[in-house]
Amino acid sequence: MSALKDKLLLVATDLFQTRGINSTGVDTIVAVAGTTKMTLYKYFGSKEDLILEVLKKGHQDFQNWIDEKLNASSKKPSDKIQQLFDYIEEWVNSPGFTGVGFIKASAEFPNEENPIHQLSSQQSREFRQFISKLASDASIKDAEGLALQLSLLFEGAVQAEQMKRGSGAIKYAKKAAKILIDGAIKSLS
Amino acid sequence: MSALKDKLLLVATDLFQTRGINSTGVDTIVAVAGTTKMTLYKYFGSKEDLILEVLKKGHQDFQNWIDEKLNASSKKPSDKIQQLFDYIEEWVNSPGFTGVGFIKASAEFPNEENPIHQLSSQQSREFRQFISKLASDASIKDAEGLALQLSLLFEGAVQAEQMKRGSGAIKYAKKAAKILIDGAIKSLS
DNA sequence: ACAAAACTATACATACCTGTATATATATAT
DNA sequence: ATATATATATACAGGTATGTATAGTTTTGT
Repeated sequence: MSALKDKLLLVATDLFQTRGINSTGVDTIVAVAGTTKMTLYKYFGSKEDLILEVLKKGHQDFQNWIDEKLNASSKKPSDKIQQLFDYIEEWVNSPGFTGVGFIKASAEFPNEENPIHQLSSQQSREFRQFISKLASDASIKDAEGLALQLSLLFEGAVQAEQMKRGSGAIKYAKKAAKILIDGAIKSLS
Repeated sequence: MSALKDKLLLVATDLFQTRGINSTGVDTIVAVAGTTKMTLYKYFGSKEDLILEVLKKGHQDFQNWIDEKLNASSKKPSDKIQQLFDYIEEWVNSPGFTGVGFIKASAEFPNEENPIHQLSSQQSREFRQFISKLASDASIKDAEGLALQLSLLFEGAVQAEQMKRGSGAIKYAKKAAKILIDGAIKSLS
């Protein structure tokens, strides 16, 4: 990966989150990245391509990070889902946290035929399935239902935390998640 | 209220939700509303004013609706908070449902100094305080904490339901809310 | 050293946006 | 009926957006 392409992705990720995707022009992106439009359009065929790559990279980075954390700490499936929100909290409070791309992108591109909307929607679904698998491995009965509930808490909390850092949203989302997970585990006996 | 102003607010509300705020030009709005820009700018000084009025009206309409529902049905405070998500479900599934303005607006206008962001943020806070009062009236100890959790579920579910109607998000949010409320009521004894 | 690739600088075509100016038509009220 | 308010039609100014064309400069590999 070229250093400039990397820089453009980084800058775009940040600007999209802090100023909005539609409100951020390519001129601003290249200016902040310290390069020119010619270079941007060499690496990314269009602004839409750039947005799609930003989303893909953000999602992959998060999934890799959380996978590693979960695999490193515990082996017991029932522990993993319990620890999920601990790691999410750690991730949200980490200095490099810029938000969750697909949440904002799906709001800015509501048209279902738009490729950006489709990718956002897919990433949201993938994350839900990831939680569902954790729940399923932990022998929870209605794994998909719990996954949906936890993803609502996750998306809501991240959005709240984006809107106002230190709002306490993550802390309370974590508490709520624990209650819901405990209830789901209990009900399987 | 003039019939045309009303129509413009209605059309703008719909278009903002289905196509996004930034992606909807005033030309489109007046074309769908069957009028001209001159009329729009007579009633609303600017597009920003129009957006602010759309947000205000949407919030008021929802608050009035939910207030009426809660006051009509039950008098017992502990029942009210239990029924909140029943009414939210009814509201989301009603034919006139277009989504929640402040959720999308805060995503499209992330800059904290922007008046649209400020109003969205305020409305989100007001709704949380509304839930907090319900919880407080029901003698729940950590009313604000529960309100935050329920608002996360609410915002997450509405967004999911907007993205894909009939996703079941509201149904599972309702279940989760019940568990959290029951837990909060129980813990006060 | 020299050729190829990568990058910069700048200007511009095209399209769209908000907001306004100007002139005309249509109701409404007294 | 006639003045007044209301709405329409249309053109346009000024700004900004994406994307490209053209030419020049710097870096890199051999």
